[in-house]
Amino acid sequence: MLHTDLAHSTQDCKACPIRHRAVCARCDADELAVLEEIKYYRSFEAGQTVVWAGDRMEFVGSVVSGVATLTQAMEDGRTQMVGLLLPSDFVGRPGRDGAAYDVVATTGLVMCCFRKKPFEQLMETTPHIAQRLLQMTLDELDAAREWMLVLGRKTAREKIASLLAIVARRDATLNLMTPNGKLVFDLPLTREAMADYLGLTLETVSRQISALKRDGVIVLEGTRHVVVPDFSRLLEEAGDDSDGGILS
Amino acid sequence: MLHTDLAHSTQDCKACPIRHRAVCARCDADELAVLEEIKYYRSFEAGQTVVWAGDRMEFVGSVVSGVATLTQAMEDGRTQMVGLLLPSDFVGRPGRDGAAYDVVATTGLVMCCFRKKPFEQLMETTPHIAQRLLQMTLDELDAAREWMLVLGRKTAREKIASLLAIVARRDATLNLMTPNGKLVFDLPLTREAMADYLGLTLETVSRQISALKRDGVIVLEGTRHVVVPDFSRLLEEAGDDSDGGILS
DNA sequence: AGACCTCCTTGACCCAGATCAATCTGCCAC
DNA sequence: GTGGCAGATTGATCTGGGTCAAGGAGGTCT
Repeated sequence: MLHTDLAHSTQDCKACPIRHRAVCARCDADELAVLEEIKYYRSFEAGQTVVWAGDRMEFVGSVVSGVATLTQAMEDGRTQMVGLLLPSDFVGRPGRDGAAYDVVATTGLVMCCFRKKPFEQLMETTPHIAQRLLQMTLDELDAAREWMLVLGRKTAREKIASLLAIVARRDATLNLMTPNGKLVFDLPLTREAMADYLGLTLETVSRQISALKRDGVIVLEGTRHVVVPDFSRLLEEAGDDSDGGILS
Repeated sequence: MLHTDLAHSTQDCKACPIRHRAVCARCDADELAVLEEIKYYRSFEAGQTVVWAGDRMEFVGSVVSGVATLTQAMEDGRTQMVGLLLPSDFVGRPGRDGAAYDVVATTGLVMCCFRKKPFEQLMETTPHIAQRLLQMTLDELDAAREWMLVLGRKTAREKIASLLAIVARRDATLNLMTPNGKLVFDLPLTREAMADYLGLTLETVSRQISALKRDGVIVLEGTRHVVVPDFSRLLEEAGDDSDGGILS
């Protein structure tokens, strides 16, 4: 349910070194040539803002490596993260001019971008691209709604476990492992960023991580490196009834 | 930002009596003929379930009148509403087999449906339909993310005001009024349903509504009929920095 | 080395909203 | 009428997570 599995496909994409088939799995040679022509890469440092909410966005694209966040803020400073962009995730709003939310790199970040205008033209003449984008957007919508349950109804401990489970699963998928048994990964977010994602304060995040550590659900090395000895235990802690279709 | 304004267009749609142009504003005569052929109506009573999460969904369509909700539940009973479907809102996941969430009518409900298979076929041969659906899905995604801020960061009072503002605005738009100054509408949800939408308990909902009434933000007649003497005041209470592009 | 960051942890206390419980208000059926 | 019931309100109390505050751990400067 969470995130698009298709987008994590290991199938190589000729128009883009990132191993996903978000755009071009069904493209013919001509279409690929266009994509290749309008493609470019951008790198960002940790903390750098990719685009500000409301700014004109000149591209659509995917995360090749690193992590970015989608964030919105109230004018009194309260902040809510509304999306977490991991490698292979798509960024952009075909047919829309402005960015809806701030996009910020939380680690070093490389993006594979397509210039927006010609991409949209390609989309208009290439039905399967619009269809693929629709599927991807439906996946994002599912993820957003899944997260609404986390925000609205889960306890702090369950929220933390849910976030860890998402990152762990995505990380495992990226490295072509099935996420059962032991998992090891690095948290790409500060405690404060996690708090903004989960609708908590950073102190509560810290306390609940300590609690999960104390209870043996996770092992921490340093502050970011996480070992999950038993993934299904983590899912239980997250209150997930489903396994997201990965375990079974 | 919230909800698709295009979908509330007053332009009549020949394939469907509901005044939206979700599907067919750019359709030619042949396409309209197909749509007309695969179209049918369904009515539901308050409380009736339209589809269960996971069930095969045989149609896509729009709400003609009445209100429905999208709901997901944890197995311990905690429930989160992830979408509120008002007249002209679109339901369905083109290209997906199952429903992702329970769809429940909270009032009497009439839906305009298109049989899913032929609709998808039409979509595959008609680029502008896929593009239109993409735009609608992007709107839903924006609404979901907006709601994440409500769930994650707003106080109970702000949450209630946010919900009232959404319903008031949609209701006004439906009746072709601009939502400034005085607004009158009926709440289509029980206190419990509101609580499930807002991540609160029904008692808190009731208390906060009483508080907004006491403070003159709203006037209640009975338990469902709401008068908003000053819409901008309501938006302030909701903590909205923006007016959703409606006031200005 | 020390000074100075940013990020994280932990403790003490507090409060918004949950929980538990009683009552009220229609409204329908008989 | 009266009983029953679903929805709503209101009160009393409790508690999970927020707030405020004090260090700690690591890093990068000079």
